[in-house]
Amino acid sequence: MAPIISIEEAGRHSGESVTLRGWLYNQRDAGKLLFPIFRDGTGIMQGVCSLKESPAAYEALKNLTQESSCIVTGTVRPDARAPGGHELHVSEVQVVQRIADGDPYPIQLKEHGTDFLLENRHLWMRAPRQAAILRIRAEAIHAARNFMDSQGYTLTDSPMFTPSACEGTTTLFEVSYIDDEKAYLTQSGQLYLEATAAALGKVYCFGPVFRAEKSKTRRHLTEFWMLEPEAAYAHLEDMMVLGEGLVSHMVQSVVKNRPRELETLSRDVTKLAAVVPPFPRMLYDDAVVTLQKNGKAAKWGDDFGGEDETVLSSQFDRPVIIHRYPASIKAFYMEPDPQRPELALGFDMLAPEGYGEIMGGGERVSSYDLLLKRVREHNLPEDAFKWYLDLRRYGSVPHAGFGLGLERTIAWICGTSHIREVIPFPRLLYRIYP
RNA sequence: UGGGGCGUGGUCCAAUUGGUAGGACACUGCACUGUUAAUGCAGACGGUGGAGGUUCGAAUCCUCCCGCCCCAGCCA
Repeated sequence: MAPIISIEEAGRHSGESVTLRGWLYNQRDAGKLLFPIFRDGTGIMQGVCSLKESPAAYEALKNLTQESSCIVTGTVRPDARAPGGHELHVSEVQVVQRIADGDPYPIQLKEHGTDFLLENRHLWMRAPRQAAILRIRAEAIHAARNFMDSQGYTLTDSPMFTPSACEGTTTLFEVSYIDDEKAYLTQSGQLYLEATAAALGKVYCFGPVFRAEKSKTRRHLTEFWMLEPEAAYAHLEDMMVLGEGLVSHMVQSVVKNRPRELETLSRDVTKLAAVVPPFPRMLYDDAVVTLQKNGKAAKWGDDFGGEDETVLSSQFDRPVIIHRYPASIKAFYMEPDPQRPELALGFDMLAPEGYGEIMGGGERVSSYDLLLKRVREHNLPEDAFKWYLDLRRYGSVPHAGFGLGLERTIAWICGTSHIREVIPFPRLLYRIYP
């Protein structure tokens, strides 16, 4: 019995007889010679099968339909003519399920439109490019968790169901919650993290969040994953350092551990290699001046638009951190800068190459009186925020945190033009199938 | 939610100024012992998003509806 191996490790079995379990990705033929290409989830590998040498396998493979599942055994041989450098000389084929002739696999090895691919996302993800993106996603998540753990942060997840808005302003998905009660899907775990930070010191949560905003851009999903650290006694500077450490660790882990996948995506790895700390930093004040110098109609007090972010980030070869925004354009829980109270001690991190904001955070208001004033100013329901205000009544401390948008970060790492490719099943405005 | 664009066989696209809706790919068969989204030949299937209107005649022009894409706003 030949050992069962994955295509990923086929190169280490040169000259040996092995068994692959997977699918027929594509097949070409030249007379009595077949060139089946197999796919097993770890990669694709070309096979060779001749009628003369393996008549039974030849007959099994001949006219086998694309994406039919099969188990094949053969000898791995190096061959410069084969994509990947090795090919499998097939001696035995077991067809697990043959796709019927009249009902072929819908995804061709040709160009397709966006709508068709999204409608067939459950099949589209089998394509090498899509599989590579999902592997990079897994690597980035793995790296992010490792990094946070290595920095002494404890994972304390926030609830998905919440009784009210975290920030009050953005649109929430409303769901019915037992009997007549209403609940909302969380748009951020931050408020709950502030509680767990007071309990455990340095914490983070990592999970999906939901935004019901009608945003139809290449940078938006209605369900996306966010990694949010929060630390007691931490200040703005601590979070900027943590943030650049996290992002660079994610990028460098992908560069180191997923080079083949980046190659599949034709990603310019030299651009990723440059992403090491420290990241450039810029005061909001200076960012406005920079925009004006570049002919943008920015004025102090405005938030930046997508094009503004591209202008700012394109000046650097790594993400840029913009900090100390006007308090008026930031969330109610942002701590004011004691030097200049009109500024918030917050920051955004903008990815290079026009990928926009991937991180936002800062120091939180620690004074009970100020927070209560802010809650009232923003017309937030005081009773729903009672527990949040409690954190300022019972041993309040300076604390800070941020949120990292996972998909935007991965879209940038992968160089994809749209965020929808970097999550297995994207939830978009007007699309929830499959 | 505003602005712009697009809806044609399973897929990707053509169709001059309103005049018989077509090609490629995919699928099936045949040929070929080194193919790289193979190629060549043959075959079968099958379509103008929907409803009205103008016209001798509409994929094409008009109205409404539906769907999708891009941009902006909002945000990560």
